[in-house]
Parts: sequence; C-alpha cells; structure tokens
Amino acid sequence: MKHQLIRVLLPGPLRQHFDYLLDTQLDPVLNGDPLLSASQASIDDSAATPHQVKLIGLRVLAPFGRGKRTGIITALPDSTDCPPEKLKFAQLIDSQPAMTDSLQRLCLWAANYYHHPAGDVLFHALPILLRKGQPNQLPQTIHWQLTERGKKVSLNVVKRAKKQLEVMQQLHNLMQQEQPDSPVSQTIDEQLLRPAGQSRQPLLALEEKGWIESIERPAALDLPEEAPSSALTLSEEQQFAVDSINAKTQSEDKDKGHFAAFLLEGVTGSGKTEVYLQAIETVVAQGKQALVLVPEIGLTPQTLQRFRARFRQPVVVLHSGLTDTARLRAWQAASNGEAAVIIGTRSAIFTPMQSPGLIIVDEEHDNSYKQMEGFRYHARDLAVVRARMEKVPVVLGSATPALESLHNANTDRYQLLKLTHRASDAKEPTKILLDIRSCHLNAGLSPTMRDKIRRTLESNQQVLLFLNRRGFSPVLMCHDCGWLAQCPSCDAKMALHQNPHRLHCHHCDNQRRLPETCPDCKSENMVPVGLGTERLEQELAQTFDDWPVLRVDRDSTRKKGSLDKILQQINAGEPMILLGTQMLAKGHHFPKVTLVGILDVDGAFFSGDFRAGEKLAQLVTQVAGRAGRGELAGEVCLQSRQPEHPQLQGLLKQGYNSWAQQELELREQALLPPFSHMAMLRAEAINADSAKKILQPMADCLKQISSGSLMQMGPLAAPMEKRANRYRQQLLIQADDRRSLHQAMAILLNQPWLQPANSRYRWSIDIDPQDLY
DNA sequence: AGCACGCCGACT
DNA sequence: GTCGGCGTGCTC
Ligand SMILES: [Zn+2]
Ligand SMILES: [Zn+2]
Repeated sequence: MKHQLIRVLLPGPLRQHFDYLLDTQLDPVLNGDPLLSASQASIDDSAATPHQVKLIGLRVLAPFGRGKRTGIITALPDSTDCPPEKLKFAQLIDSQPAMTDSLQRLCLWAANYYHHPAGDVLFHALPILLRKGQPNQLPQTIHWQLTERGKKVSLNVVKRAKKQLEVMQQLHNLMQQEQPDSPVSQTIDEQLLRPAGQSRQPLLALEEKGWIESIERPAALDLPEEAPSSALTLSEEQQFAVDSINAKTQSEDKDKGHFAAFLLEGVTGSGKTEVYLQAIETVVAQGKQALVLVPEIGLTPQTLQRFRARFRQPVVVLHSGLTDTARLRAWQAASNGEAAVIIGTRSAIFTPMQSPGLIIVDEEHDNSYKQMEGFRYHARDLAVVRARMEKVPVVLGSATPALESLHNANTDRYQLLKLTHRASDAKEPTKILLDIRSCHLNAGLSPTMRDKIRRTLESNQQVLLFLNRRGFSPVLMCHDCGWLAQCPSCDAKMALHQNPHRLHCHHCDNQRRLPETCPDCKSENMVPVGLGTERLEQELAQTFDDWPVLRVDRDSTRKKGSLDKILQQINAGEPMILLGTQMLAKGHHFPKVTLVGILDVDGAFFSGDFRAGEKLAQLVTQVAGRAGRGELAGEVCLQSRQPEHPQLQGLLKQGYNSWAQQELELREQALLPPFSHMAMLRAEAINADSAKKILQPMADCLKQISSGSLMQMGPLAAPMEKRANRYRQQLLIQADDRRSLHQAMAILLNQPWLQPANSRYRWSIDIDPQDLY
C-alpha cells in the first residue's frame, strides 16, 4: 500500500478530526518499509495491524488552510468522508510515537469527559517544543569515556596535573561502580567534567595521550553524587501503608501491577513522604517508574532534595519554571525510561512513561490540581483514571483530604490508609476561637491576640499570622461623602497599595494613581478602609517594634529568589512575626513558629460557595500542622464574629476528619457534590444581554433533552457580573448521576446551531467546577 | 485558532 | 472613489 489514510488531530478548538494521506514509500521518515515488518508489532497489541502499531501517536506536518500545522495520528481509517479533491498529503515528523497508546487513550478519555476538543487536549499533553513540531530527539552533548588504555593506566602517572587527575579519577570511579543492573553509564557529560566555563585543556591533553575519547550522547541528567540515603524506620501505621501499596506494585507476573486506589490520610508530620519514598523504592527496584504529582508551590528544594538523595536513578522534575528545552529533556527522560522518578505539577499527569509502576498525588485536596481555564481538567481525578488504564496503583495523600476523596474511601472505591501519629511525638497544637464581636480591634488584632503575640515573641519564638488580603487596604473611601474607589472595568472596589502608591484592581490588574481629592466632593479627606497585609505589616512593626516583621505575599515575593531569601530568614529561627496570605500555608514548615493567628475566618466561611467551609477547614488544619514541632507546643487562634458557629466548633473540637464526615452528611442532605455532579456553563460578552443570549438557548435545549433529570440554575449574572469590561453570565447544571449529565452536555455540544466561542462571545464549559463563579 | 472573503461606513 | 471595520465560513 503506497498511500496510507491517516486520521489526524490538530491543536486548537476544532472539535473535528482531519484525514490525510501518507506516502509510505516516499516519506523520508519511513525510508524503507518498517510499516510492513512484523517485528514492529508491539507485544501488547497483537490484534492491531503493523500499520496501526507503528503510525498511531506519530506527529505529522500537515497542510491546513493556508499553512502547515503539527498534528497527531490517532487512527488509520479505511475510508474517509472527505471529498478526494480536498485530501492532501501529510509528512511524518516522528519515527517513534510522541505519545504512547495509553497516554493517548487518557487524553481522549479526558477530552470526552471534560468536553474539550481532543486536538487541544492532545497537544496540551506535549511539551511546547514538540507542539511546535520540533524533532523529538535527545539533545546531544559531548561526553568523555576512558579508552582501553585509559582504563589500565595508573592514576599516579598523572598526579602532577591536578585537573587531569580529577577527570581520570571521576572516570575510574565510574568504572568501579559498574554493576550489571545499574543504569550508570560509563561516560560523563563534558558539562559535568568542566563546570561553568573552565578550560577544556585538561580534557584535550588526556585525549592526546590516548586515555580518554569523546563521543556524542544525550545530555546528562542530574545524577546524585552520593550514595543514596537509607530508608527511615517506619511506624506500624506507615509500615502497613507501605505494605498495602507494595502488595499492588509487586506481582508474580513481573510485568503487570494492579490498579488500586489508596487514600493516605496522614496528619501533618506523620511521615507521608517516607511512605511515598518506600513505596517508590519497591517500584524502582523492579525497573519501573513512579510519577509524583505535587501542588504548584509544593515543590520546595528540600522535598526535591529528599527524593534525589534517595535514589541512584535519575529523578526528574517538571514544573512551570523550566525552560522549553529543559522541560523537553525531562519529558524525554520519563518517556524513554531514563528517569525512575518523575515529580511534577498539574500538567505532569500527562507525562509519558516507558514502564509506569506507581502514581502518587501529594496534597490531593489542593486546588492547583484543577486547571481553571481552557482545558479545565482535574489532575487528581485524571491520575486515578490513568492508574486504572496503566494498571498501576495510585496513592492520594493528604492531611485534609477533599470531601470527594473521603467519600470515595467511605464507599470503598479507595482503600483508606491512616497515619494518625506525628512522627516526632510533638503535641497537637491547641486551637482557640477568639470572639471579636465585642472587643476593640487594633491592627485587626483583638487584645487577647496581641497579648499572645507579645508573649510568644518574648519567649524567643515566632508568630505566624494569616490574612488573605493583599495590599494596604481593600477600599479607599472619601470620609466626607462616602465615595469609594471603584474599578472602571469591574464590579469591584480597587485596593490601595503602598508600594508603589497606587490603586490596584485585583480582578483585572487595572492600576491608577490615587485621586488627591474626592472626585465627587473635592474633599481631601480620603481614608483607607479595611486591613490588608501591607497595612498590617506597618502596624505590627509599630506595635512590636523590638521584633522584625516579615511579609510574604504575591507582592513581596514578586522578584525571583525573594521567597527563598525570606524563607531563609525565617529558618534562621530568630523571634519574629511572619505575616502573609494563603501562600504561607502551603508546603513550608516553620519549626520555630508556636503561635498561628488566622485573622479573618468569617470572610472565608460565608462566601456563598458550598466548598468555602471545606477550604477553610483545610486551611485551619494545615496551618495548625505548621505550628510547633519538636518539644514546643503550638497554639492556633482563630478570630471570628461567629465563634459559636457549630461548624467551626466541631472542626476545632473533633478535628478535620470528623468535621468532614459531618459536612458530608450535610452535602448529602443538600444533594451537593460528591452526592451529585455539576457542570458550569459560563459566558461573557461586551454587555449583559449578549452574554445571557449565549446561554439561554443552551438552557432551553438542556431543559428539553434532560426531561427533568437535570437541575438548572440560571442563566444568572455571575457574582461579580462585570470583570475586565466584560459581562459574565453562568448556567449551573446539576445531576444525580454522572452519566445523564455527561450525555446531556454531549447532546448540547452537538447542536448544529451552537456557535463556537469567538473573541466577541466567549463561553466555556466546566465539568466538576471548583468554584461556582 | 488562524485566515480569507465580503459587505457597509467614513475618509483622503 | 478607496481604506478598514469585523461578521461568516472554512480548513482534510
Ligand atoms: Zn467625597
Ligand atoms: Zn478591575
């Protein structure tokens, strides 16, 4: 067969596929007939023809409209609907699939589940360089290895040339480490032998002597220099957890593990990471790979170091801070099996693995796993789907599991593994509610709180204060007439910032100078109203002027490296006040902090979203875990105007899990997730009416096709209707079971009258929305 | 998404 | 008379 028909998906919002022809004789990538060779048939797919095995997953360069695009082959159809005169030839880019079968299956599953165009999903899963059609080759660098003569030469001969000796020592060490099953190669990347611009001279001299030679090889991954650190002794609970996971990763028939989902619910400091590490060791020892997902900011150098220090095999990282080249390199290492452990944030769930063995999702409750625009997937949920497809176990770990996950554990879809003891025997911090209704607040602090802060500082310990409001004050008001600084583009007040001295809208990034006089009454009496982190910082510095105050929020950490610097200062351990937004609550441990204050509990609790309580409970529990480790007992104080609120009381008295179980009962009564399922349709346009006109026909259509099995709310104006000069409407769909919701949405999206989103009328679909606005 | 084509208002 | 606004439709 000379002209193979291929079905291709292209990036972009197009919901269709496109068929092309492939010239199997002339395509330069195929030079010869690998298509027909039986040896190309993969082991796991005996039913497929050799063609399918070989071509599916390869990228092509395809003529499209007036230009060319990168596409991915997803099928080899026998015939096509496309009229023959339109059918064009595409050219192969890859000789090896850029995407494994199972990964492509995951993408297509996700595209279907989230109702997002498949081509877009597929390309989302690829590193940017591959999206652009760059070759999927390992970047080659120069490596050095010993020649046969070089292996025999005594190091004494060269001991006078210090640099040369170092090189020879490194290469000889490598030779001695040689083990049959070890992945350690016998060559060293020149970049490692000659760090940061040192001379090549020693290398050339050794080459001249005939002791070493250079070869081109894929660039080195960072490998640990030291012997791996040893495993820690496990508690009984930890051991049980590790054994349970191992039971699924180890199996008689070597090749295949088993799917199983575990919820590892471990209080802060109970050693979840050690459980991960030991479970991974089992997997890596079988030559398989582990994928570890971490929250956006959870990838601290300490955590990474801990993983790197544990394994002889390469540990690669995939996060948003990498350059395109570095990201491709890590992705390739995962894909070709060089990397044994892959650690990454949300999008790393799409990393291909040569031989997957285990998937871990750390801090599985974290919101950063849900993408909030474009392709709105949830990486934790996809992790479970992927684990099932790859037939490997998945471990979801958290001190404060999402209610969805707890519900899955309650209903035996997940196996619950509990770690109830803090490893270091540290005492549970005490939690106190401070009633701020009847007392005078100064700098947002009740007298009791101020008192506690002072005492903590005086005993040389650190204080951590949470205030989830950036800037100096959330509002600027005219004292005389009540005028408020409003954002011209949003239905929101502009926040006052000190540095630079500006009004700033947090919703659209609008910035402007402060008016010197009130625009309405010309009064000069403009007053900041409310408390933000900048203002709190100032006032704390005055009140507690013997101690430093460190502010950690998006504004104070904007510059690269400044967060690290602040964290270093904190870890130096001097008594001080740390004050910050949510940023501080995640991932960091502050052993010297013994007092934690949460200043605006109520704001979070009554925000209208049904998940607000869950978010707050998680925050409180997470920060409580940060306070006091070792011998110092911690204390957590919550300021509230509703201290008698039963939810709040329950959380403090009984802890997260029993709070969560009660909350689950409430959700069940109210038929809220996880006892029902939601989809949110959002639309925005230049005026409120057009936005509504996008959603109204959708609402009508859904009403018709659902025959009462769906509940609809809307279309309604979003809680903040105008944002960045666009008016926003939303339509919330709720159903008892997933299937009818999914079907209804699929039918809706198939309606011919439905026009795709464009720059004028934007709309989007969000399955399992995280926020209801 | 891009990109062309095409049809109306307002400018040298 | 043209220039350019963006609505509409197509891309294998
Ligand atoms: Zn005024
Ligand atoms: Zn704004």
